[in-house]
Amino acid sequence: MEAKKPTLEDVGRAAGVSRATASRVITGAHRVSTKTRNRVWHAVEELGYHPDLAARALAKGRTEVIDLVVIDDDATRVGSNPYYSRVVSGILSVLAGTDTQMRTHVIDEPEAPTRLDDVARTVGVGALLVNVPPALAARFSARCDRVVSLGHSAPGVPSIEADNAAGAIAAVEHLYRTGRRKVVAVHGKPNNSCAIGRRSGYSLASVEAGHEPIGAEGGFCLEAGVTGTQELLAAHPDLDGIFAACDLTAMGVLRALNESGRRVPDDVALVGFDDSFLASVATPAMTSVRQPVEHMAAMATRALLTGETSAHWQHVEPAPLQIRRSSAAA
Amino acid sequence: MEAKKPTLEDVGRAAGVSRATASRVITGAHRVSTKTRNRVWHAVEELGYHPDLAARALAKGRTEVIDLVVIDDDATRVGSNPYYSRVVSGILSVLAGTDTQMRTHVIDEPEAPTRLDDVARTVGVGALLVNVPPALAARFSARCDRVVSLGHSAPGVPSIEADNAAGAIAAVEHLYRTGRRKVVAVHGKPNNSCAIGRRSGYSLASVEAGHEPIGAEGGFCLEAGVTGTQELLAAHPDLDGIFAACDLTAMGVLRALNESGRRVPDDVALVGFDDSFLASVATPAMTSVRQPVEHMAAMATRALLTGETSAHWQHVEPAPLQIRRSSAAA
DNA sequence: CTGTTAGCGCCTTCAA
DNA sequence: TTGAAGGCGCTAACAG
Repeated sequence: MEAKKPTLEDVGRAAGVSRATASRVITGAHRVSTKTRNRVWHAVEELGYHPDLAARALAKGRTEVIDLVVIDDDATRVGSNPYYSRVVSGILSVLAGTDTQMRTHVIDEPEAPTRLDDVARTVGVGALLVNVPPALAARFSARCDRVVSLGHSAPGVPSIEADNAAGAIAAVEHLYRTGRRKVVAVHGKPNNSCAIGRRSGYSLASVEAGHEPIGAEGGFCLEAGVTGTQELLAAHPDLDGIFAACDLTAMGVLRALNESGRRVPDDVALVGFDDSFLASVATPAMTSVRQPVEHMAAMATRALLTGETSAHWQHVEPAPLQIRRSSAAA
Repeated sequence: MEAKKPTLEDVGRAAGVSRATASRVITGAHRVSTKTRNRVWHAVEELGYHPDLAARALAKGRTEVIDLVVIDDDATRVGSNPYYSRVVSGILSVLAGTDTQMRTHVIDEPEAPTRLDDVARTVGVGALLVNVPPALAARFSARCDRVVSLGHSAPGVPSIEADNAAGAIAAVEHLYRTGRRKVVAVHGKPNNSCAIGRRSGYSLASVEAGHEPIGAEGGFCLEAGVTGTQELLAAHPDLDGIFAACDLTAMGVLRALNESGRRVPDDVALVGFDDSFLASVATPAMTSVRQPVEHMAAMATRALLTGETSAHWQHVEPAPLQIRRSSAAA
């Protein structure tokens, strides 16, 4: 049984042409007569030929693969983060049907510089950077064009991100418009670019609505939501709306509110950010600013595939509000 | 600048040996004198040499890569499923430090047979099957040894799974032991092997505790938890404990309980299954049977790397109970 | 439009 | 213990 895998040579022989011609047909070159083209494809079917990716990679000096690179710090802990899965999902949706594959690199924070250099050296079609700080992204970008950063990055590094500020603004406006009178925020880390955008959006919209911005320092994690909310409740017992830096933070807010005896949305309205599946799974279902992660990952992947990335490839995607029960009018 | 990447040839020249010898050193062959070995490693450092994976793959006819294969149906929707990320995390923890990489294939349910064949044909070091039904896994296994299924599979297919029945038993015992008097269950799909194990565990433990098993049909999703709970509440308003087929289901249970005005854990105790991050993020934090996903994925990966898989490679891992607030004594 | 001819970088016999 | 030499399967000039 175990017949050896057919090679281009075999295909060529079966089609009565040379290996080179067969190659041309298969790689979709144009300088081939329709007749031979048909013969070759026929032979391919016949033999069940499939190109050997390794050989091809060696010959053209580039592997048909998209590298997903994630820096895994305590905040973005892959393995407990929906964001990451959404990225994968977005990439693969584009790669489906292509014979490009996806390779994943998760890099521990401490060894990031070294490992990033390793990856940059061996990148295939291109790399998608997730949670890579601007400085490191810039370094990577210097060693390898064909890169896109998911989320804001250093200037000159191609990137795509959600419109964090606009999303936050929409959230706050929504809360005031539906009758809330004192909307506070639990922010992310002060040095996180996404968090910064959301924070400034919150402040802007608050002022715009004639209110003083009130926020607690937090982070993209459950605990931050809990403690931040506790602080805010202590200082502002009359608050009736909370904007959380992300869904995970919002889950913490939810817990703290619950423990303080406040009901959502009756006593306090809540809006998260991300619109991950956490939002729909929470009780009550959570209003959240939708970050189109899959879409952004897909766009980035497409750009990498077509090679259209450049320092100017900078995209900011809209982040529309997804309204659910947690912000229903009181 | 752009100096060409050093090759084995270069290393050999720098070390004053032949390409072949350099290769031997680098691949860790033993028939080399200590002196030359040192010289070669020195040259490697000097030149910053890194083997070309594509070339190596071509030469030895196998790519240094672990293939993660996930069938993406509505239940396991990658992109909204913590389980999947945990698998990735487990695989990569083993691969770190190796120059083996991970490739991901997500396959839509309908085209599964074809695509699985494609993957089987091009597998590198080995494949890890996730959510692949026994029949398809068997087919894959027939085309390619070097495979492990995560979760129960067809006989003869190497596999590793959590002890679903034992986990369920522990959950039920825990509930009765802590004072509950009527523990019901929201099950998974009747044809899902994990769900079957948990279901039988629940029944066994119920009978053992002197109670009649009472369960609602459900599934591994939020909605199933909601409607299942509603049915159960209608038929058994006096229930005071619920065992849910998985954490997601449990989130649905939580919602339904909330909406019915029951408090957790005061009125009803709840135990989920998986101990995914959902459990810790829920309000109240959820008691859950821990499925050691990362650990299982890591074991499978290790087995693939060492090539010790065989039809007899069958593991069942313990699934200990992780106790949190949702099942605190009333 | 098609065939010929070199490699791509590495591993692996086969001799020495 | 080491070197020489032949592929692995494919692509990419270069002729014809």
